[in-house]
Amino acid sequence: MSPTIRDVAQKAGVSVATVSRVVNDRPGYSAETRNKVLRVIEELGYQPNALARGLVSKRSRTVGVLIPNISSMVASEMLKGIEDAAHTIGQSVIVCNTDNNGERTLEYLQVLKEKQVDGIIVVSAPITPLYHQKFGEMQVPVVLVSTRYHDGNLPFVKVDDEKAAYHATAYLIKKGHEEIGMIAGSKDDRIAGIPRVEGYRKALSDHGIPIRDQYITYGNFGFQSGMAGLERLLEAAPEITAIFCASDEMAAGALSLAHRRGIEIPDRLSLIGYDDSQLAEMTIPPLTTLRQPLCQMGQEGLTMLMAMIEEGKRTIHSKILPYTIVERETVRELR
Amino acid sequence: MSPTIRDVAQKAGVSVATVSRVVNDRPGYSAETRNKVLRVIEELGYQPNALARGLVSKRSRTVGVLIPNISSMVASEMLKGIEDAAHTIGQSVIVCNTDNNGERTLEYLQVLKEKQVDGIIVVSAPITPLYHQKFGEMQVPVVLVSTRYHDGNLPFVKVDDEKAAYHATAYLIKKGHEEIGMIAGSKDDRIAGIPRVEGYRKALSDHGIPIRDQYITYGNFGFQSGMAGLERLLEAAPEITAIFCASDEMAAGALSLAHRRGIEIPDRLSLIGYDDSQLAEMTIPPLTTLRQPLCQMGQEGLTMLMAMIEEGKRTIHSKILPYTIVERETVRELR
DNA sequence: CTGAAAGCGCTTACAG
DNA sequence: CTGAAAGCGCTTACAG
Repeated sequence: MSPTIRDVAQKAGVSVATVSRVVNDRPGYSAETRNKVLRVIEELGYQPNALARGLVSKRSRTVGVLIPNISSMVASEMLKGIEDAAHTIGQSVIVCNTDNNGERTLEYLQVLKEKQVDGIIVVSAPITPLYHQKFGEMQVPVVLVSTRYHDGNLPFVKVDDEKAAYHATAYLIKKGHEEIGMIAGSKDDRIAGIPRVEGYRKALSDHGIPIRDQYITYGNFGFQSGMAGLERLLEAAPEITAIFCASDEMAAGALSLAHRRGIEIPDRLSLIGYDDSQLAEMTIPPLTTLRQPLCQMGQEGLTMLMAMIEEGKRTIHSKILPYTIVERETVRELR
Repeated sequence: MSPTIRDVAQKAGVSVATVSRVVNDRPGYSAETRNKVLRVIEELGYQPNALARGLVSKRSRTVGVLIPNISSMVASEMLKGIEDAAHTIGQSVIVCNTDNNGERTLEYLQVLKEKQVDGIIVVSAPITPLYHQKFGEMQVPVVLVSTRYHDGNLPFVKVDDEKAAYHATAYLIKKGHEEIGMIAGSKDDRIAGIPRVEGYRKALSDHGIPIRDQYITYGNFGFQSGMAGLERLLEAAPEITAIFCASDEMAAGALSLAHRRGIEIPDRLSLIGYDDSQLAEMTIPPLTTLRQPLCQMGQEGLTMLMAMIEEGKRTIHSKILPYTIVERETVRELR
């Protein structure tokens, strides 16, 4: 058996209370006592039992993160940011891959509650009223990363998708493009779907460019849907000279289809992506894209969560993070 | 405050022991009692405190996984497999992103010990004797996924890298290639570096093809190193007609460089990758590659770990999983 | 079938 | 500066 606090107390000839004090850096012992205790801890290789600690202190030093797909390139980057920030302040993270499945999410919520997590982060998943209600019942701080809740108040950190999409589209316009298509995300996605389309539309109309429905096609952010998207666009609007893709993966799909069709990028068609995931620099040619600070979003999310935990606040100010455009080689200047 | 077992006992008019029994499905109560208790649990929304449970039962129902980089495409796939298997049997997973940093790894090991994890999985990281020693001290089952320990006995699940590399190389030979280069992984990596080179060499010599040192170049499994690798190979051995890349990412890098140099793939140069990560189907052209069952490796790893935990075994048989070749479009048949 | 009691390994008033 | 004691929320013999 591993040594317990009693073992070190006995061997050091002090009470368990004293050992607890030095372990937790609370005042109440002489330098001499401290050294003696520390020495014994060292000798015995004592490590406090976090379960016991958590049981009495009501702090498990663990947070839960709900994430639709751990192996998604963009989500995993955010998870990394969360884990990194958590580690530096001594919190552990339990990952929950929800697959965007409601039932599964609810199961995880229950587990996290039972495990007494100090807080929960949910990454880029739509929040339903039911989840929101559960959060309330659980009495646990929650922060949203790369998503938000429209029907109530839940702190979030994300970029402003509409503005970002506006910016990406305006960039294309600035490069001289006017026939600009869009391969959008899911049509009913209120987080990363609709707002990006809105931004695209607004950019066009602000620059006096007519909006044509046949210039917009919808995918699901994945590679295949990017291929299919370009295929439809080529059919419906061959005059297009540039496309704004709502994710790098879809842009990569478009790139592949373009290659297959012998369409040269960026010579005959310009493409701008969204995310700046690892993929962006691996495509041929390397993808110009709108960068979200993925890792930082995760870090900030965890920081906000800790603030809520420590200050006992039920809510806190949300954070909008800045995007940038990373210029690589898929956008051509039109003259 | 959330209701405790006492609250439900009181309200149901039974003892806490009885409540505990029905919650844990242990024998020792009438159907009537059971229903009453269940009803109260429902009413109160009682959820057992896992910390308290773990403290007495010595089972936290949590495992720790050490992983060099959560956002790596190959590692995250294995993590997903682990998480998935864990979820189905009611275990939680704490992720620890080690960055392949020794100090950080040791810190995590301590945290996991304190959190009383039931077991630990380490994913694709080299195991040092120091780690091995710590594992022993911790008295916790450990299984290795996509790595192994050469200086002692630690159960692992992986594919046979040497055989896999042999197979990939032999595939190229079967397609008529004889001038075959290799972009290898890290030169001193005893897991995914050296064995794959060995397999490559053996395949050549078994087929009567001379091994030339200038046909082999080393990278670090990453995209950039794949580009650099091809660049060196082109310089040192322009006569090469095919290359075996020790990772898909390096293959993607090679693809990019080839494109930049105007070298057509597979017409002038064939390429085979290793992993079959998500990337493989996104490259241009789609990458022929040696597939590791990444997700399954994670699942099996967790299954093995649970077997060790439940049977109290300190060790268990390792598992070698089968690879396959996924034929896409980067290898040309030479005639 | 059921309950009283001990105990898991800690922290935290309280008292001195 | 230090210790005895209660208590966190459970499970598990033990006794009936």
